[in-house]
Amino acid sequence: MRAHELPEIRRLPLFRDMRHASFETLMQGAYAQTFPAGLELIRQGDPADFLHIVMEGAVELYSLWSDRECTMAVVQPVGSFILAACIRDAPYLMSARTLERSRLVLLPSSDVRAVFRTDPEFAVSVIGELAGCYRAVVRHAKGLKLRTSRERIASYLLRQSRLAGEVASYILPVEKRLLASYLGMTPENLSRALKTLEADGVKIDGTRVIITDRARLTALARPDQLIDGPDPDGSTAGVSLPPANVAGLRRGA
Amino acid sequence: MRAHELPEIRRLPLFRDMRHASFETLMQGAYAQTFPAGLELIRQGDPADFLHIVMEGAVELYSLWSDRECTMAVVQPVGSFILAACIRDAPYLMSARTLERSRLVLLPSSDVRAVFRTDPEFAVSVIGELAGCYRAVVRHAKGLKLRTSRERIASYLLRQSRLAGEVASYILPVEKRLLASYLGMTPENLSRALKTLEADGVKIDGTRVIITDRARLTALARPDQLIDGPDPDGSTAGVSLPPANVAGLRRGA
DNA sequence: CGAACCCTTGACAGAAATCAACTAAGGTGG
DNA sequence: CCACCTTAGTTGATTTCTGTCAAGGGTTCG
Repeated sequence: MRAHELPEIRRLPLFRDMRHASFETLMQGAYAQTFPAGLELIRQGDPADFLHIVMEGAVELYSLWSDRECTMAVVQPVGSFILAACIRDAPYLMSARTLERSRLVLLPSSDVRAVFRTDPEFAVSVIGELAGCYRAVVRHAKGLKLRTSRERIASYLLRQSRLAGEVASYILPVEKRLLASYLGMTPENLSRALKTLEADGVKIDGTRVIITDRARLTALARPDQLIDGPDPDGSTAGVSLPPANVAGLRRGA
Repeated sequence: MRAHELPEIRRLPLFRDMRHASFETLMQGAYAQTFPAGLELIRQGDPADFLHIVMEGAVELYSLWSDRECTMAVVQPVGSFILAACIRDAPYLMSARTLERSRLVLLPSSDVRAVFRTDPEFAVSVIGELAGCYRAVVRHAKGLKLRTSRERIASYLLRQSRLAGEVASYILPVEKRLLASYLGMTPENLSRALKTLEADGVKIDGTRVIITDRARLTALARPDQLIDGPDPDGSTAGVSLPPANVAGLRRGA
């Protein structure tokens, strides 16, 4: 574990308010490691041995069923994931893999469970974090059930613009195939839909998004606080696609 | 509040382990009320003033967006709902309405928040409950993204059979239109799909489900612990479609 | 330089939403 | 008690959307 990492973890909403002694205890069992890109970190169905924290890089949470696969979320620094499985001491519902070279901190689940039983402040933080995760997945499910593909794409593109500060142009933070899977469609479908969206106020040039008519795009997407967020919480715990990413320049140019 | 209701609430996993004094405090601010069928209990977007507990009847959680609507879950006795919004003191992400005449207990959100800060045992229960809710929604989302309509229907029918004790025949616990919405399709689509499923080992006669070839139906549904549950938790907190329902005889005959 | 891999495009088949009409069952009010 | 009305459910015809299969261009990385 590196010197600067402990304070970073400590600043996470999940760990910010806990007692000093509890934090020490948790970190005693922690270990950090750097993984190459494309590595499977956890496999759905396995017992939840560790709470994972992404310090650098990016991790994809995805699910498998019967030779099909879909992306559920992308976790970026500094965020944790699979807290729920750790707490329930239950099998992971999702798999996780690194999207790029990534540095993770792993906390034994048993330590996490032990600590929130003795540190009420930590328990409260865990409650807040879980409630936030829950609400994020509910939003995702709402989007899937209430919106058409084009509407989901339009909403996503607008949300990314908002997260970058209402910019008119930005770089997609993830590969299109991953985005397609996250939005619940095939890459081919996304590709075609993006093309037809040029008539609705947004142009895509490679990985660059250019909003040409925000009003028109907004009319199509009809963004909704209760689907697109925010819950201006704090932590992002394996929840939605990329937060922050201020300049819109994480990948590509 | 009726005499027998307090012990029933106390038996819920969410309240089972808390201190006596805390329980008393919570129940002091509680009030119970019976509502007619079809009444809107809460509207998405409203501030989360109360934690709701279903004592009798059934409550549908649904979402609205842009003149579309979809069912997210059905809560049956004895279960709670919208815990997450209460805890975050955030707007409800879902609306709720009674499906039949229902008796509810309402706990002021502020009381809930206050109590879990002072009663570590209650905090731990809340953590468990939220983690369970989170996992349930993740399962639901996985089903929507990984399975086709027919597979979702087949899985649902099999799961209901399992919940009723591997029976070969049972009565659908909810209206078909609601089921269609829950499974992410139109009523027409469900109706047609059910017809074609007769070739795959299940026959529907009105509200009665008859599994004629379990092996065949199972081959189609490919049930998966990581989608269809269980998390043999305890509480069901507004999470999936009906639990229990032992004889499969809640509605109809 | 070659091998993957991502992305795109085209052609096609299958699935699902929509619109409309019709039936049946349940509840209401005369 | 019956006529009526409302609503769930079904079925059909049609259109739209989506997934699948296949091929080709471009890029990255070893």
